[in-house]
Amino acid sequence: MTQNVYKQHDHHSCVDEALTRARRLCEQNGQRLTPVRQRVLEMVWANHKPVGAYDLLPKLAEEGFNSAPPTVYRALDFLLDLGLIHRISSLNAFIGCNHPGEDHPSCFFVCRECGKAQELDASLMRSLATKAEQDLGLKVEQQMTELMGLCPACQKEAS
Amino acid sequence: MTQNVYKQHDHHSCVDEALTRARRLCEQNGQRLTPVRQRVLEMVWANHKPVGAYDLLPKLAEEGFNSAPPTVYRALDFLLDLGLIHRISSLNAFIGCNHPGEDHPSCFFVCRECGKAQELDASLMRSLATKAEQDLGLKVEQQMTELMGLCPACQKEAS
DNA sequence: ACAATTCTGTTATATTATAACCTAAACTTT
DNA sequence: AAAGTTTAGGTTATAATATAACAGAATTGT
Ligand SMILES: [Zn+2]
Ligand SMILES: [Zn+2]
Ligand SMILES: [Zn+2]
Ligand SMILES: [Zn+2]
Repeated sequence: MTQNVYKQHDHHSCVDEALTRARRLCEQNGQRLTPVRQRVLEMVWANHKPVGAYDLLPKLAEEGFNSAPPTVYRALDFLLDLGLIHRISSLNAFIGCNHPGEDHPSCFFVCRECGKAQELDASLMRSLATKAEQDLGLKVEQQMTELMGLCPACQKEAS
Repeated sequence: MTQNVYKQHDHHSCVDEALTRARRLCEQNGQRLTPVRQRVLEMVWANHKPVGAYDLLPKLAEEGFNSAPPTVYRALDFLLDLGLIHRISSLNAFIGCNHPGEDHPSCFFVCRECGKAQELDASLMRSLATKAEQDLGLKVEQQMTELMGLCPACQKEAS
């Protein structure tokens, strides 16, 4: 389920499952997965690498969609609101969520060499938030964590 | 030492201590805390609110410094490299570090109402990194966490 | 069919960040 | 001190990311 993107895997089923979850989530929330939204989601899921908004524009253009920034930002905002994707702030980029529907912090490792991003278990993040709330009286509403470094394959290549 | 920015405190000494630490750190590293760098650091420390690069430009101009983006970005990059400030990616903004010199992840809570940011203890972040390294074979080189919500004072005002 | 809502098209612009090249200042070596 | 080397700052232009505003089309509910 929580798979390792740095290992070989049946990526076709990654995308399939992401789409299935997306359709279900839209249905549950009375939202519409319109063509441009679905296509953007598929593009985000292309290869486990966070993708920038402006990378998507020409791809959408190729397929005959309107190609102006608002189009892609609207689709991305829609997917973000529904929790289908996360935003990697340090890269100004977007990546598919592994378990949409379950409310959770954004928590990713990104390999600086190959660019692939792995969503991590967020339970320690929750502990951090709880601790901050208890120690300092804060009310935490959102949180995100981004780790950077080398994935196993890129460590080997570096040596 | 690790103080609470949401409580009343002698902020003048916050700034003083930040400058003292900065001078010492520069000395240790053979770097120069030039006028523009020092002034940018002071401005970042003005009020515990993350500040954008373009907020600094007019302030520098007022004081007769050159006022073009590269000037402020160079100063910010210098301060980042030396660990004197952190970058809050989700805000495209910069904030003073509470314990420069000690290598540590960037870990902040930001109040969405008053805008003040509190640096948090990063030990749980380190645990998260260690766990990712053990479980997935990753090599973590950098990490950052950003929490958003309401500080104690802004919670009261909301009710 | 009608009204209300949601989604998309389009143009323009705002915001954030960097490239490139040149000059000035500060340290190094002689 | 003079010359060479490195580091920092000035300047102009432009790249990259994101949003505002408004009009028109499609969808939904009645
Ligand atoms: Zn996959
Ligand atoms: Zn997720
Ligand atoms: Zn203070
Ligand atoms: Zn710090």
